[in-house]
Amino acid sequence: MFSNRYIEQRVEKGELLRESGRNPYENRVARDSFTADFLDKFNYLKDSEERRDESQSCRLIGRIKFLRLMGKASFMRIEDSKGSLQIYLSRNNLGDWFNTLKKVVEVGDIVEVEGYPFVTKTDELSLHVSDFKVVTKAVAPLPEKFHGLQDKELRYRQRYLDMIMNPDVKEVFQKRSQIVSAIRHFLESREFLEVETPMLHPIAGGANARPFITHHNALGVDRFLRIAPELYLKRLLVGGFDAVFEINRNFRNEGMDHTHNPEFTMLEFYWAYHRYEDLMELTEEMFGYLFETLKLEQKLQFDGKEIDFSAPFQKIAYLESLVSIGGVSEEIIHSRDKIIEFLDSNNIDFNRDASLGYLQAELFDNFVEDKLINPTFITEFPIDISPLARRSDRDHNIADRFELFIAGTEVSNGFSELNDPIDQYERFKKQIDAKNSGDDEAHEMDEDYIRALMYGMPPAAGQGIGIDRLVMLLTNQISIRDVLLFPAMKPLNNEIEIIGE
RNA sequence: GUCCUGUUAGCUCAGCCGGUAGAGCAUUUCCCUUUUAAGGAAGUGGCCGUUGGUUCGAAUCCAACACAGGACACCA
Repeated sequence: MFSNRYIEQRVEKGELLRESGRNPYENRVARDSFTADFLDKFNYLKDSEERRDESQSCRLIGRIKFLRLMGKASFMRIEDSKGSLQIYLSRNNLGDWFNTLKKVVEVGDIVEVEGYPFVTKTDELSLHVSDFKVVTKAVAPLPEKFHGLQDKELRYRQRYLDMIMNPDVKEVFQKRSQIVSAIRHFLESREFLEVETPMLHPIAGGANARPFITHHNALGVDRFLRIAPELYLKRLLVGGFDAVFEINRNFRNEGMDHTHNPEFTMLEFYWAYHRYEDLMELTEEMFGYLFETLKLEQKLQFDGKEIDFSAPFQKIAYLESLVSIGGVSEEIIHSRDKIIEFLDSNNIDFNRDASLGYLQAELFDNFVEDKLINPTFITEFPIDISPLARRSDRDHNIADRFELFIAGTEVSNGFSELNDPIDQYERFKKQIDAKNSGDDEAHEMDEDYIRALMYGMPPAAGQGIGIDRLVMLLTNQISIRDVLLFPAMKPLNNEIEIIGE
């Protein structure tokens, strides 16, 4: 672990520090300024005659990013959470300690410095150091100072190093935090109650997906990591909460790519005595609030496309979108045989035994979805691809459901909830038939959920929003890994060996 | 799951017409009191992703595997 020669050298320098009576892992620190504030506060010195103010004294802490040692003087650049600052050290001020620190201080170390502001010959506002202390000795060398850390794999596996070398990445995660916070405030202001429901489920329900399986030793039973919180949140409506939401992780045991991570963050919210139309309105308001809070332009660039987030968002019925956006002929979309013929003529793979609704979904996925760039609500979903949604009163073959598409991907899914326990029971049974005929993502029967519905769930609407994808959209990141601090990675060789032992 | 590209020093990258392993930064020693990727002088540093094959000889050619990035397929 410490056998690399660069690391050995640096460990030795830490020892030298210790021998000189200084702790390389100092615990007592005092900071009264941040770099950015220092630069703001003393910027006027650039225009002053003196170009310095020795009556001032500031104490800062930062990590050394650049180091220029000369015979009797030295420049360093230290970086803290708010920015970076050049500091100047000379032997005049520091005496013997200057000679020692030249030997033991390196790029990467965290140091505490005290001094006064001055402007250098090349017009850079800097700190003239009178006191210098190593706070934390870094024994691993940092990557090269000019090119930095480029290797995407290392950046994801060692995100801490990525953050040190590429401070810009921190902005995405700060924005992510602001987005989640704004959503929370928005929902709370509408009297939604934030709740936390189980992650370990006896039955993995609420979505169609393969779950992770784990084992509970004390109970001697297997548990599933949740694929969705939906069924628990709706039990809370039965119990009497009128509006609940949860922002947390879901886990799906499926492939990974630039839009999928095995654990991802979902917002789900459920609203009693409201319909899916109300959700669409609420969604527009939520986006409006988000853009206002984050001070975003209404038109955002994403993946080279311009997206206009101005409300109201466009609304198009599912079947209508197949024709008007997908360009599929009206005569085709209502007939299983004609859709099959059409899909075949376009060389698309699909399940030939699928129902009409599933075949229409094939048309949608292949011809419509990626054309939906500006925020668009697709409504009136086929009932057979909506096992948890309420049937429309107008047409029993469609669901009171919508999905919101932005930039060619689904960002949100919402619907009026099915609260007829007998209808729900029958739909679970259909899913079980699908499961038995090979669909390993089909829904399981959840009898306790049916029991809850039997006590009466108020009419309600519920919605989910994928937070990672939303953050991608709002920060113009094309890969989900760039909005996850620690994206899932395959194990390296030596990790496999450790697990195998 | 499929296809394409990549993997060489701590980092960023050359080398790929097979013939002793290269550069810049970093690091080590020395010089240097206003530098801006500081400068000058001299060094150290490599299982060329792993395993096998072809060859007198492989970083280089071939195969398999591992990991990564990208594209496609499925999902959110």
